[in-house]
Amino acid sequence: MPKRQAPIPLVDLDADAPCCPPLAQRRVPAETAAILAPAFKALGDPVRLQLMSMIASADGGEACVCDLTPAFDLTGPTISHHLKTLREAGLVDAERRGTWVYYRARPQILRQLAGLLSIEPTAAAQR
Amino acid sequence: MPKRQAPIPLVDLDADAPCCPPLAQRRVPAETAAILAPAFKALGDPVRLQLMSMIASADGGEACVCDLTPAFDLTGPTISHHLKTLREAGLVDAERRGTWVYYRARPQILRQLAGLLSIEPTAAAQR
DNA sequence: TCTCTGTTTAGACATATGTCAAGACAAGGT
DNA sequence: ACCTTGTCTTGACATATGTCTAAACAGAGA
Repeated sequence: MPKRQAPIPLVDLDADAPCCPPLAQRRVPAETAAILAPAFKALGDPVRLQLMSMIASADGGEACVCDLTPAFDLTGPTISHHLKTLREAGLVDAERRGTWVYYRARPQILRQLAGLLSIEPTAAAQR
Repeated sequence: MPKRQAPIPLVDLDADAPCCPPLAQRRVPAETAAILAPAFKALGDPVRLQLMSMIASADGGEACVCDLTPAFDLTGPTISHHLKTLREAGLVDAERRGTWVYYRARPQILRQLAGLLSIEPTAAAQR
């Protein structure tokens, strides 16, 4: 099978620069939407949004699962499941060091999502 | 799981100023997460992300359903359902003018979501 | 090696979600 | 009035999601 396609990702989640112009500036192509929507979806749960925030705002840039779990009224497996979702969406990285597992935010993709939503005052125009 | 409705929004989606500090700056409180997560969730579907973009980037700031529907390989009811989701998340407004219904983006909430995801270069710090 | 603690995986279950076909509603034109 | 066209609602369905318990896995210490 010739899988010669996708030599260059349509959206590079690791790029430092915004991947694409703001959503309000030009129509997001289907391919880009297919790649970025899962990231928004991952943030679309209150628990995960808080987890993301706790990780991203943590001292030293990383948070231990042992600090995250007790912050919620949920079981360990449930928190683990949410963390996996964030991982699979490319929003965080996990690393085990000894007994504990540490999660760390990936600022690049956050920047890209923020860029997509950004509205330049000029374009926001009317109202 | 209780799907509680908020009687009075703790976050004013109409405010022009960002509702809250960036997610990476301080931990998002549960109440804020409960209100903003649905907006991210609404953007978490590729079709809705494209719809949002088409509406927000449309000439004149608004888009007719009649222009949106044919852009997808989906039935009218399905597009209508997605638009309703965007409406309920506070991302767009709808207005009927004669035969056609026009959708318009709400830049305030987009700004707030972008602000929440924003990363100041200083805070992104260590990596 | 055994055990203890921290984390993830595997199932199971109820609910939510995305989609469609069929029908209802809205506005204009005949 | 009637029909036509555009949009939304309803009801149905398969699949996805959030949560749990039970079990597996990973290290650290005894």
